Amino acid sequence: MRISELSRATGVPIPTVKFYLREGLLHPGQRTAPNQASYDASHVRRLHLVRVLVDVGGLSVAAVRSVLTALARPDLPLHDALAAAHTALPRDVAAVDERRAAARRETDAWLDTRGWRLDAATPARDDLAAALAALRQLGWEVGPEVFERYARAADAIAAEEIAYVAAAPDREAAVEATVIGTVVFERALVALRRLAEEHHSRTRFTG
Amino acid sequence: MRISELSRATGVPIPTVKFYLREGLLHPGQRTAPNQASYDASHVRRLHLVRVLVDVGGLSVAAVRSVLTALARPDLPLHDALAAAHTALPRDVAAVDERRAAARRETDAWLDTRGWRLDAATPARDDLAAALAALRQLGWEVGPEVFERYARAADAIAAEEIAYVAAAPDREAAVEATVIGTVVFERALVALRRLAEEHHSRTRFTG
DNA sequence: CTATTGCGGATAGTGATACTACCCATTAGG
DNA sequence: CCTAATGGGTAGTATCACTATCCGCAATAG
Repeated sequence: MRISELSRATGVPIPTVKFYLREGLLHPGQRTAPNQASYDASHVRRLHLVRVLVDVGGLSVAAVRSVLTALARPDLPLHDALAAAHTALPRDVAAVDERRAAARRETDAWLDTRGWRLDAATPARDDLAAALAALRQLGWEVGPEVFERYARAADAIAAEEIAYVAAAPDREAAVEATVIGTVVFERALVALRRLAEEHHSRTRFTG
Repeated sequence: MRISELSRATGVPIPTVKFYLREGLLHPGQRTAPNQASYDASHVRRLHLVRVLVDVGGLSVAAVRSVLTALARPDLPLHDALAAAHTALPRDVAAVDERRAAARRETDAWLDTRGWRLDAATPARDDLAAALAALRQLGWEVGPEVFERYARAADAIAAEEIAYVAAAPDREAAVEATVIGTVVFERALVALRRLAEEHHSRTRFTG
């Protein structure tokens, strides 16, 4: 398969395929001559994965590279592969000021009470603290307990997700399911929450 | 309050405040002279809101403007204000191809069976269809039912959110709670899901 | 065998976005 | 009065994800 066929098979323009090759998001093809190479199904699959991460997950090229790097380490235990995928995902966290630091201490303490076994440096902790700090900035005098309902829902979802991953036929499938699950189902969850909000809003506020 | 005080009170640099004024994200101050204006608490609050939407919610300046425009319509019924806020939120949906159109038909049909009362044109429908299309692109031969668990969690969360909004003291507080809730709690929910995944992953996969 | 098309590799350019810098005449404050 | 700050405008910057162009060579159609 030459580059034009790869492009046609995936819908990705040739210049973009070249760009991904340069950026290391796509492994080089099998060289057949100094200026010829042939691509196969693995390249098609990889391109699809890259586009899903970029288009659906909203990941930057750098973030995609990090995720792919994590995927490519067959030595990594499953749990660490998931952690690597999470760390590679974007988390545009602003500077840590006093307000944010206080929020972080409180959310950490609250997370402890929930009984979750978490790494002390997990990036999602910052995101949660940022959410609390934002609420306070806007005048909501709340504590981390406002997240209780969300935490219970997240716990139920995550339990099933991990059970699903654990049932994967092999390690590679499990790791890939982890990455795809994190990115794609996150998007789906967000969409479903908005749809559910619309439903309840209509039910409650309209005649 | 002059611009330098406004800047100090919010942590937003003066050039950025000027930029937001130009872009219409911040209403002009009370003019006291041809080249002087005074700002008040409403400007502080608005700046905080803009920064939260941008930093925590990841909204573009254009999206923030849309949201603020929706907020500024006191005539709008509560339900429509929520719809306006949802519509204003970003939803980088790629081009609709045949695969995506099929996914959209299936997710729509599935949503019907759930009993949710939804507008036919709600943008979140596209996001959900995009998630399903992405899964299929990656070889997951699944239907919309994979989202069932997420839909139940979303439904429970949304029911409480709408109840909370309905308890707001006045309409303006309700609309603002809607926007903040959608943006900030979405972020929190995503963070909590990742934390819960980490917990269950550690519990299941490590010694 | 030759002409056209396609290839890979490299360099440079594009368009969108979100600021950031500078300049100016004017005004506030000590 | 003099210095610093102000509002307003124009222009510049940094980043990002491509996209365009060029080159010499390879493949292939006639």
